[in-house]
Amino acid sequence: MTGEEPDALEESLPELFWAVARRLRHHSRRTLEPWEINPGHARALAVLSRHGAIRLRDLADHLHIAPRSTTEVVDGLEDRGLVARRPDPADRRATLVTLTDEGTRVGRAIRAARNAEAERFFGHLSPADRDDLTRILRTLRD
Amino acid sequence: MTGEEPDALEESLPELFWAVARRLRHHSRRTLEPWEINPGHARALAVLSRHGAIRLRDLADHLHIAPRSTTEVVDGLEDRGLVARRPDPADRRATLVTLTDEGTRVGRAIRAARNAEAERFFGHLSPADRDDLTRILRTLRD
DNA sequence: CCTCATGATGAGGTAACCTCAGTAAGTCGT
DNA sequence: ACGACTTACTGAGGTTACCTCATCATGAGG
Repeated sequence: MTGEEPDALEESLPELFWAVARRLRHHSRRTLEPWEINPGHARALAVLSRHGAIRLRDLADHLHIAPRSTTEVVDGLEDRGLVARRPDPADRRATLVTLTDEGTRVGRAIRAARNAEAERFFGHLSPADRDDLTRILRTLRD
Repeated sequence: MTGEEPDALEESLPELFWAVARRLRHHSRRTLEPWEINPGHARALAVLSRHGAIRLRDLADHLHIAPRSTTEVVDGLEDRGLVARRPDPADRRATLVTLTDEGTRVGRAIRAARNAEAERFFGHLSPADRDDLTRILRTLRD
């Protein structure tokens, strides 16, 4: 009827977890809007910011996607002028992907926006809750 | 080189959160394997278990997907004999989707498996941590 | 009863993945 | 120093899970 019920009684931990994930993904998407960049491209940009020049193959491993799919992600970023390909001097089969100046700039801006977003999202928590959450999530991850 | 580094220093809350989400999704997928059912179908089945007969349109609202996409989800479940369509006696435009006996059975089995999975996943936490996590996630959701 | 809104679905599209095959290049054993 | 195997990237083409738009039947209000 209303189409607006909050799906009330979903209180199990997985359901709660996914509800939060949903909200967080929403925020993320909104944060990336100014750059008209999608989450996949943003992830690749983040890896490149951290690692600098990297082989396409290794980028694929970091992104947990197939090398063939990474080719496409890099194509997209190259079209936007955010990364460049150059041959790996150590292995002529391989391609090194590097950030352009523009890519570095955008990567930095996105990182800053993401930090601000995280602050907005998790900022409502008390410092103690944040610590607890961090500790608990770390337990669950390992 | 190794292709097996654990992406070490990603410790911000969003990154931690997504790392856990990733693991949880993996578990979920594995849990559903015995029924050869995908997450989308499982979600629909869960809504049907909770609500009983429901209009396709309302099912779409619960799943947060377009009505047209819901048609396809229902098609899939109908092919597997888990749901049936029948006309809504109150509105001849509408279709009511209901669980078949088999659908009810599978829905129950999946719910049980999901609970066991949640127990395995969150069971490592102390009761206090579980309570904290629940409380914190509830805060973040709202 | 005419107009407008709504429910389901056909037709067709898109994004983000995938596999498989092919080509070029590196590695290793003899 | 060469044949056999492996690896890095990419073209071709497929899949999944969504989407919009148009259509048709039905419902609801002036």
